[in-house]
Amino acid sequence: MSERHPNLRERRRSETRRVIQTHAVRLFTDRGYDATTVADVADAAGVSAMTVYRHFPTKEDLVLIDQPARLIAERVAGSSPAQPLVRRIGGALVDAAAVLTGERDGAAANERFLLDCLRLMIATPALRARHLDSQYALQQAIVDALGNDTTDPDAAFRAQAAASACLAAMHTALARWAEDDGRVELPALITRALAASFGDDVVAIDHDD
Amino acid sequence: MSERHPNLRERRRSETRRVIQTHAVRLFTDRGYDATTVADVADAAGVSAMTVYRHFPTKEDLVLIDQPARLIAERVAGSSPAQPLVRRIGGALVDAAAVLTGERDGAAANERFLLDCLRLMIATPALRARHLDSQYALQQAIVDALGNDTTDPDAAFRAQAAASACLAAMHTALARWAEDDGRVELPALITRALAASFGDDVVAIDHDD
DNA sequence: TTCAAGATGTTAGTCGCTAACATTGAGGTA
DNA sequence: TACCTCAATGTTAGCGACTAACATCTTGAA
Repeated sequence: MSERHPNLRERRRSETRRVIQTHAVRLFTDRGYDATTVADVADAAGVSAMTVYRHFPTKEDLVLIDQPARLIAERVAGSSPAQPLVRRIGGALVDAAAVLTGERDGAAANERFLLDCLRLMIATPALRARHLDSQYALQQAIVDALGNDTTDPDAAFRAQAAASACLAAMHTALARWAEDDGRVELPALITRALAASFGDDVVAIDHDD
Repeated sequence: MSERHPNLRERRRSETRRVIQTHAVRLFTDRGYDATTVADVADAAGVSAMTVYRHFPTKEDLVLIDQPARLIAERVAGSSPAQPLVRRIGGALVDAAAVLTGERDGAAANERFLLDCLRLMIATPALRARHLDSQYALQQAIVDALGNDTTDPDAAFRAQAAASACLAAMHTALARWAEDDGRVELPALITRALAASFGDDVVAIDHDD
């Protein structure tokens, strides 16, 4: 009951959520993350501190962006098992980045906000740690999507190693993207990071799988 | 003044530190990290909570092990710049692991304690996040040790990407090592993780540089 | 109009962590 | 031996993140 109809009450809820998050990122950027209390954010957003926690489980979640795990996992699962692991995973990461930074509704404003969040995540130890751990969760999703023989522990180990290395390279690209203020195309940066780690041949362009 | 002479007063200090950490890891393992308060640890160690914080800046530091950054950085700096980046870094990681897990004073007991810490770090989100972030600091040390041309931003980017990917692979090896309770040699696991990520040829054995 | 449920506010409390001050005991010195 | 200094520890008070419980108000539907 009350599942469809994304209008009415739920619109307000997502609106207050957006307001809280916007004020939070602004305050964190201006005053610093640690120097800003959740009460400060709540005041700025015109709500109580409790409401902030009802929308975001922790202060860190005010900045962390949801990793598009499903988007990436689908592309990994759809890649040819004949290719090397890092190529399957790397290709999925590049494709997903292209989708996310490409056409969109409020593309420009959305990207600015995303860049602000990224900069905070990279500059603030607590946020950087949480972000790296969320990539760890994404790693599990990728390993599952590879669809390996579950009876072969060595294959699982190799999948974990390849996935973690690919995600680490992508994180380097994300950091560079934020540094450059989004001026360089994210998919190209990811491709370069993958090439620097795994060799140019692994990320050669072929879009027909 | 009072720098040499590692005896007397300083011996007690390092002893209480050891007692606190031992009880902490035991309690965390038995009851769970989140379910154990710092006051619990202090009581078990027979000290006040304040004393715990005087020896360990945060609750997380009771479990986190110091990354041997200098050991690794030295080996990276000493590697031949003619080799590929991942080979230089990967070799340093394998060598450092061999040194650390090899001969030692109280080798057996020390390794057991290290394995307990590793298991906690991998199973507990907060600790895992902090550990991943400390690897991020290690990454910077490795990039510096590579001694790149600082005027070439592209070389720096490639160094970051390669270092992060290598460390991610090593983390996979560490996780597996803890799972296997240290039964498999850590250097061999790291080598396998590197091979799975970067190809077998990159980690071929040649110990004379 | 009325009612059930969801969103918000309020209060009190736990826990990680810090600052300030008091106390103790070890180490060197007269 | 007596004394002095200072490091190590304990104590207290307090901040901020976060939770639980209860009260209130509004919304959406019958």
